[in-house]
Parts: sequence; structure tokens; C-alpha cells
Amino acid sequence: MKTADPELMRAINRFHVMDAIRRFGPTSRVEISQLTEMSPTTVSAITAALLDDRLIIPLQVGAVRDAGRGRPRVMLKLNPDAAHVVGVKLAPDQITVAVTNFCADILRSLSMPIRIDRQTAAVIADLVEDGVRRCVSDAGLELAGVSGICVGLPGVVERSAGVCRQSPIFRERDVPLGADLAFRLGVPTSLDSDVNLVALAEHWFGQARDLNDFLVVNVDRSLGLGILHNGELFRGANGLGPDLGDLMVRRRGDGVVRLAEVGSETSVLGEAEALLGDGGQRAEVRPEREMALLLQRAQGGDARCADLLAAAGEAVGFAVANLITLFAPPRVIVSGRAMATSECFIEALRKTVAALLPASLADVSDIVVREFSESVWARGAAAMTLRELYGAPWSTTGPAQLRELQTSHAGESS
Amino acid sequence: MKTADPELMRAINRFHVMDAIRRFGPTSRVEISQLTEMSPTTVSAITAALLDDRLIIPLQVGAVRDAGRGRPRVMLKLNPDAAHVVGVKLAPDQITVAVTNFCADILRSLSMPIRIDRQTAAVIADLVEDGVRRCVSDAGLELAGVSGICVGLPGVVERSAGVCRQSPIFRERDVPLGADLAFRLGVPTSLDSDVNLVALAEHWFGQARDLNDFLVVNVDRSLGLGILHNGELFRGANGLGPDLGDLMVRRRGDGVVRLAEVGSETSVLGEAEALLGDGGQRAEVRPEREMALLLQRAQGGDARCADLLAAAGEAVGFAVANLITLFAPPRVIVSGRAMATSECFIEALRKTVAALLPASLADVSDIVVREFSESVWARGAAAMTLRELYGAPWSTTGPAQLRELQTSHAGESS
DNA sequence: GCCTTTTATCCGAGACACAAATTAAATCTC
DNA sequence: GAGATTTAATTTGTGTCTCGGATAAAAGGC
Repeated sequence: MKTADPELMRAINRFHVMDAIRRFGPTSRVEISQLTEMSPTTVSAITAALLDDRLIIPLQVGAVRDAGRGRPRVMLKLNPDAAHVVGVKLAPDQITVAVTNFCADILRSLSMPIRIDRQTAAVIADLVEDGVRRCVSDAGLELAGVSGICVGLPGVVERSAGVCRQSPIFRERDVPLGADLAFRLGVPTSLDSDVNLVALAEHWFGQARDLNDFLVVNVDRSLGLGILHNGELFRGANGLGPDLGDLMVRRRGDGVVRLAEVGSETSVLGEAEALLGDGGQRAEVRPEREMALLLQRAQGGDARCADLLAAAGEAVGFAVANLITLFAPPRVIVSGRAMATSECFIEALRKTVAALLPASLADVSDIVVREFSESVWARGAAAMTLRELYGAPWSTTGPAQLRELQTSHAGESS
Repeated sequence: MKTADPELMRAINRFHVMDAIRRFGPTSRVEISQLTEMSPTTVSAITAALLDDRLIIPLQVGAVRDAGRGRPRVMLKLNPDAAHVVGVKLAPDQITVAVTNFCADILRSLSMPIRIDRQTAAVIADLVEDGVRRCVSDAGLELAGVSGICVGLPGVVERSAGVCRQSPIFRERDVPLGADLAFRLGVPTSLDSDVNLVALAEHWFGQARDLNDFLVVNVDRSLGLGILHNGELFRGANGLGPDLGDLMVRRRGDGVVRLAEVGSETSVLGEAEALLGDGGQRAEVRPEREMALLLQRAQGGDARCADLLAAAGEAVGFAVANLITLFAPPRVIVSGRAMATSECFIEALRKTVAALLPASLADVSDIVVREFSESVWARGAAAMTLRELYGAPWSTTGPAQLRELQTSHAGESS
């Protein structure tokens, strides 16, 4: 928490007004006043300033007919054209780019099915640069009109530094992709874990609008974990999001079995090689097809395939149960494209969690599946950038930090 | 975050001033101004108000001789007599009560070696009431002069409700001890997990004054976990601290092995029954003696005893490694009286953590042992209450919460 | 005894929130 | 259809806060 002055006061209240409008859609000043518990005077002043900055606009009058008697309310909404932002998602086999407006509506998106894992960071940055330029131009915009870019990718990402510490799609470690792209495109660029984007999207637009605490577990080629705690994305003390795949599920000799080795699509396909009976090398080349085949067989009644999926579900369930014990989130959202939506997997996960939760926590969390959709994360990436534009003053500053004391008495020693 | 008004602004800045004085000891106004980055004018105004309320007092002039030239600084410090608070710790075999002043100095303490586990809540409340009355009176105070009481106990505690959800020392669940004692003694009483008190004490006075993130693992008859994250005590979404003993270390059939079954003194003694060769019932009656015996034998070279301790250390290490993966704290403090200080145990814990941490997190945490001391938690309990008196305005309010919208247009439906 | 230096306070300006009064824009009533 | 009624939004005035600059206070230096 920064030291408080009138400016901070205004920033806080302005954020509350923006947040209320964003969350409740077109809203009148009286409603904002009630929602935020600020006086009508203050709301009026703040909305006047926001209107002046063209961050919000009045809804066309007559659009909402009001059954009441007195002067009709003027509904205010976010100005869609107040800003434009770009979201980018890097997946092992695909780059997706989306341009959204200030309301996080997707104006234009672009998918490039390219296998980028194990490419060099420079090549990937090239591809992303091209994709962004193309998508922005297709949306009828200029790069100069873009306020920010957010790139989501699997792995461990240090958002504050704009660096990807490690990722399945980079050979290198500590890739400073944020600064790189910002330089290439001339637009502020942030980096974040793809799961965090999904978590924010669910919080702003999705199944968790009403919740300030939930988990997002992304089950895909690799595993991801996003935690919303007290309305904020949870990061460890080093600023890194926790990596679900690094969580340990059991001992093995002197070492340990990590979830990544037993709960991801990659690991399941590795074990399924023999079962699918094509020598296994295919899984390296076309993992989606192999996964689809595995799911199909499992659904068709192949017990061994079903068991493989169930084993993965149990492993993930074990980790999720531990996470619920820590965070006690009312909801756990499992997202993903293939395995995550399989009955075998998800049922095993559900059953394991139910069986393992301590009695005191039974029934605190319900586990829902959210099939992966490009639009979800894209809006999340937009939200991540827009949140900076709105400027929530406390989350950026962190807890009270006192400056180093500089002794002013000459020759004094402490 | 509450809606910001001048009052909140003042509250925040007043807290910063108090916090600076608390942390840096006797401090002059200029120093506070530098530390908090507030203007000298503001600091002067706030300190004047605090002096007026007698929350702080000027240090006796002449006490600190200043080598400088100009007008000497007036050092300000917390007024020890501004308030008195009481800390209570409930352990299975002991009730401890301590009275402290506004600086969290212990004025008087009282230990009552009584086996209270498995007593009824009413009996325990009686004992606590007596102990508090006695200790306050011994300190030369009246109950009316006590601003608050904080009770620490093992188990799962819902601080906000003043209810102990479950604890090894209560047969009952959901014991509303806070309200009960507040009623009996006429003093506001809060409840918290004993580990949280230790964590706060370490943060305010102990080995983690400079850290905003660390874990405290309490290894005792039962296991406890306190997490300081971003300078605040971490609690789950339900307001409950996570229970270390509920964390799972491995599967066992359809069920699971929880840390409480393998990593606590109780569990180790359970397994050691045969080894110690006295029929085992002694452990029920005199666990401390049995534990001491076990430690002694292990130290003396009894491999089987040492292995038992090492196994517990490994189990706790497994859980700690997972916690480090999530929270990435720079320091982990292991506290406890008996087993926690044993070399066999702590070395196994250290080795396990080192072996299991993912490469990206190696060396982020150093693990230190803090032998249990009554004074630590007592100051923690004091700090917990004093923090409320200081009034950090943001931690109490939490993130932006919008009130329910009440439609004011009659007959309107949304 | 006067000057210099550092600390603390006083004074006026600027920003803000808020309550009360006022204006605005509709519907209702007769 | 003109005035009363009702609800929304703005204007006005007051008090609180922080802060920069001027001023007073309290020492040592000379």
C-alpha cells in the first residue's frame, strides 16, 4: 500500500466506478452510487471526468424504457473504442492472435497452426510479430492505436519482468519475450501464464463472475494452474505462478513423481504408445490424433485405455485435493481441449477429490469442466491488459514498503 | 477495499506512521517522513494526533546524544501503557497466559500444566477464564484495562467468527470460544491458530522481520502451518488457515495417507510404542516423556528410533516441498519443542526438500529451526490484537466488494 | 551574543468527498 | 394541457486531507 494522498483516493474511487460499470453493464449514476456506497456527488464528478476522457459513454437514450416516473436514468457504459488491445496465445502447435476493444469484445482473431515447440525464441518472436501486425491490420487498426499486448503461454512466467522462465514451447530458459515484442512492435507488451489469462477471463466474463476465489486447472499437453485468491491472481513470493506440473504426488525411491509425469496429455500418450500399437513415434508427431484415438477407444469400452485416463484423473485429483485443502476455493474449473473433457478422466478426478478431501472441507468446492475455447483466453488476455488501463491502485503497489532510511545527520552511523 | 474518503486516507497514513515507529524503535519525525515518503507536515500532524491520544510518547530528551549540529530530533516511541492485551495459548497439556503492554513486552505470564485435551469446552473455558483473571490481577491490572484477548490453539480456527472448527484439544466441533470468553470476561476476544501467532511474532519480532513471505511449520503433538504471504497471514477462501496435517503425502488404496498420520509427534509415538517397549499405554499418558526417550535413543545411535524420526522428517519434507512450489517463500521456519529440534528429523526434512524441489526453485528457501518458546507466541498473540488497535485499514476490508444493488424504481424487475 | 544548521510547526493552496439545495426531465392528475 | 409529483443529476458550500513554502524553535559553532 502506497502512502495515501488525494490522488490515490481518486484513483481508487475511479476504479470502483469503472469496475461497477464493467461488471453490471450499462448502469446509471444512481446505481453506481448505491453499488459503491459513494455519494451521488462523487459519482457524478468521477463519471464526468470519465466521460470527458471518453472512457465511458452514455447509452443511446430511449434504448432502455424505464417504467418509473421521474427523470429517466442515463445509462453509462464502457466506450468500446476507448482502447484496443491484442491478446496472443502460444501453444505447442498453434499461435493465436486476437484484437479486442475496450469491452474485451473480440474484433478479429487469427489462428496459425504452426508447430512452434522447440523452435528458437527468435523464430517464435518473428512469427508472433507477423501475426500481430497482420491481425491488427485485418481489424482495420494501426499498431499505434493499440494500447497493449498480452501474451499467454504455458509454463512458468514472471509477469513483472516480462520473462518466460521456462516453457514447453521454448528450448531456452529466461526468454525476455515481453521486452523483445515491445521493441519490435512499439507497444507495451506483457507476458503471463496462459492459465492466468483463463482465470481472469472466468472471473470477468465466465463461470466465476460472482466468485473471488477459485482454481483453474488446465489439462492439456502440459498442466497449468491459475489461482484467484481474494479477487487477485495468486503468485508466489518470487512473482511466479505456481506450476501444477511440479507438484508432487508420491515418492519414488529417493526421488519423486511429479504431476507432469502422470497427469498431462503428454505423459498419458507416452504410456499409451504400446496400447495404440503404432510404434509410438506417431505420438511425437501428431499428438492430437493420438489423443483423439485414445479417447475414442476409451469411450468405446477399451478398459486399458479408460484406465490410463482414469489414472491421470486420479493423479490430478490428488493434487487438486491438496490445493483445495490449502485454498478452500468454492469452485474448481477444469479446462482443456481433449483429455480434460473425457468422462473417464474427469470422473476419476471428481471421485478422487471427493474421496480424499478431509471431512471439514467436503462440499466446499464444486468441480466444473469448461471446454477450452479460444475466445475465453483471448478475452482474458484483453482483461489482463485492460486491468492495467483501469488502474487498480492497490494491486500494483503491494503491501506497505518502507524506503531505505537515509540518515541525514552527517557522520552518523546506525 | 473500501471506498476511499479522507478518513480512510488518514487511517492509512496513521497506520504507516505507527508501523514505522514500531519497526524502527524510537524514531524522529524527519526519519518517519523519509521512511514513509510523506511530507514532514503530514507526519507532524499525525504524530501530534497520536501524541494527543497517548498512543506514542516522546523519548526522554538527552537519552540519545546526537552528534549533529541543529535542533535535536525528538525521538518518538510507542507508549507502552497505551494499552494492555492478553495472550492465551492452549496446548494439550498446558494453558499459558501472558499479559503484555502496547509494545508487546510481556509483563506477566502464567503457566498451568493441566491436561485439557478431551475436557469439555465448558471446562476449558472455565480454566481459561480463571487463568486470565489471575494473570491480569498478578500484573497489577484490572480487566477493564485490557483492550483485547487473543487465544491461540492448535487446529482449524475461524478467526473472523471466533470459532474453533476442530482441534485436538476439543472433543466438540465448532466451539464458539471467542464469544464465550468475551462474554465471561467482558473483553473483546479473538481466536486464532497457534501457528498464525508464531508466524506473526516472527514477522514482527523474530527471524522474519525483513521478510514479507515465509512459512512457519509447527511440529508438535499435532502439526500446524502458518503462511505469511505478501505481508499478510494467508487464509483460505473460507477464512480458515490451511491445516498442515490434512495435506496428503501418498495414496493408500482408495484412501490416502495424511501428514498428520506420519509426521506428527503423536503419530511417531504411535509407531514407536513397540520399540520403547513399555506396552505403549504410557505414550497416551505421558507423551512428553516417551518423546524424550525416543529422541535420546535416536541420538544415542539406535537406528530404529532414528529411522522413525527420519521417516517423519521425510513426510513433512514432502509436504513442505509442495508448499514451497506453491508459495516460493524465501524462508521456512520449523518450530516445535521436541521432535522438531531433533537432528534426525530436521536433517531428513532438509534433505527431502532439497531432493524434491524442482530445479527452478532450488535455493529459493532456506530452512531454519526455531526452538519453541513461550515468549514468541505470547508476543504473537499480543501483536495479533495490537494490529487491530493500530488498525491497518486494508487488511480488514479485503478486496472491492460491491453492495447488493437495491432497485429504487418501484415495480422494476431485473 | 550572533550565526549556522537542523528540526518542527504554521499558513495558504489545491484536491477531494459529501450533505443540502437546486435544477432537469420525465410521468401523473384533474 | 398546465401544474403537481417523482426521480435523477448537478451545483453550492463546508470540512478534511496532503503538501510546498515560510516561519519558529533549539541546539552547536565562532
